[in-house]
Amino acid sequence: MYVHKDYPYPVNPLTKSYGYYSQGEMNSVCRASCGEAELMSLPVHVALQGRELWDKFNTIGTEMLITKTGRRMFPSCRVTVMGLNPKVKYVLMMDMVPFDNNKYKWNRDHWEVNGKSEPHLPNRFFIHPDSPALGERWMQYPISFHKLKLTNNTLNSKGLVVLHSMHKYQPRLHIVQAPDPCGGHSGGYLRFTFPEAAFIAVTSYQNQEITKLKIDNNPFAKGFRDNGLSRKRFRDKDMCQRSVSGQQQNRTQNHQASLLDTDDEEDEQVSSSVESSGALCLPDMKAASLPVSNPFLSVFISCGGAGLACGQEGLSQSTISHQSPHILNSKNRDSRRPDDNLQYMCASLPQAHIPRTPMPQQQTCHPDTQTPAVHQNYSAQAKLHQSLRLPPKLSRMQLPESVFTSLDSNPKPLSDIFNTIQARVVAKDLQINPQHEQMASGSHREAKAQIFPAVQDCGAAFCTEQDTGHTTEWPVFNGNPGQSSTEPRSVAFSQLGEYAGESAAGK
DNA sequence: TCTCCTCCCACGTTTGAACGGG
DNA sequence: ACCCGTTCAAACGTGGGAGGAG
Repeated sequence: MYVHKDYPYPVNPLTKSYGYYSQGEMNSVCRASCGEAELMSLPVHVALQGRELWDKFNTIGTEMLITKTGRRMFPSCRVTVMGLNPKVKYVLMMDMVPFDNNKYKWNRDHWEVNGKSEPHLPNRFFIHPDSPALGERWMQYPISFHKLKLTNNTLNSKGLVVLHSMHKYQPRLHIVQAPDPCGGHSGGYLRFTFPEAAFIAVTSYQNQEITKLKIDNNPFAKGFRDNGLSRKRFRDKDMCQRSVSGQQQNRTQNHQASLLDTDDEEDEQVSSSVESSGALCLPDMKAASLPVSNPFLSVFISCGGAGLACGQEGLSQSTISHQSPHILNSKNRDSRRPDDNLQYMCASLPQAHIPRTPMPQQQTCHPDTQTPAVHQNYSAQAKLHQSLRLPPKLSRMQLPESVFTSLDSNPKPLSDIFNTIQARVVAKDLQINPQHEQMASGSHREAKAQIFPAVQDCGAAFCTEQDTGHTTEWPVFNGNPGQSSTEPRSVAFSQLGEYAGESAAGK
């Protein structure tokens, strides 16, 4: 993990956006040497949407409720991705990583360190329901992870992300690329963290300012807004608070009012400044250059050449046009209300022109500070993406059905995703190459049956990274990554074993 | 006594089935 | 039979409060 060592660099002077580049990522030599994965050679840029809101929370100290049954995040993680290959499939997933090694406690009006953190729980990944999908789909609309749920229940089996209460975390986005059977690419793997989206997991809100901010911004909490004061318990509490701490509350409300006064501008600011805050490209070359150690890549590899053979019939691609994003969004723009004509421009920074001077995180970039070459490139990129007009909200009235179905579906356990992928791969493979049928145990049914043990077998080894003292477990194959696609894989995910069990049980 | 957690509540939003009209 | 729009109840998501555990 690399978060704290990242330097925020301006990315696009035209859109006043900026991104994070790790020092490792800056090493173009290293990067060039790892060119086996196409994803790693792309100027991928990820931007966190809703930056204004995140900043508001971050200023106060973001808290996220965790419950036994799972609680959604608010604000939820919503990102735009640029720079992917439009015709290559990717899996996007998100998890939470410790922000530091501390445990916190709320002391009257501020958070303070309360000893060392507890051992980090094995990562649970929330896979975007649309995965896998072509790059053009990921780049077409902001990618919402609003269905991601946080819990403190380590025994949950519903694909929730398990966290420790009173610990600080930050979201981490994973982009996993399917291998290219023609080019021999083994795929790639990128990770992006969002330090500005860091939060402290709590079982009940500690900071009242956070509570108010959430109530004022979360539509689900409308019942707790001002009109909610008519409710009895709110009336009582309100009366009590007014008599006890009127002055202090006024101060707080003034502060919050000043924050909320900007709400109306939020969407426009989001659109104009791109909220770029993701780490750009791969910072962790160790993980990236070892695709075999990547569980997701491993599964794709196990799919062999057929992995992309089924690319045109992805889980949710059927209704997505293969037109360029430019054309697609131009078309969408016409059907949108003028008020929604908000521009979301992302820039993919040419690696050769990455500035080397660290800049303050919140500093906006002035065009004059860029070299002409960089500026020129930005201009070209920005012009290319200038037509990316996206609605401030993913309205059902404005998006294709495929987007709705994917967003609406429940989070899928990792094993489900891979089993689905592999099942499709095998089915497709059998359809195209009937001779493979014999190799796959003679029947379609048996071929599919081979898939499930692949994720149930827990005999895999794990490589660990301990960059921050916490352990992230990465399953590794028990064999040669170059094995044929028909050979069952020993892919195991310790943190997902129960999911695999569910899949095998037909859930 | 304090901190943290769990459960339940009331309220608003979202979803999808049911229904009727064209 | 099919499509489309409307209605409405259930499910879901939300923070607050009471009360319990340590």
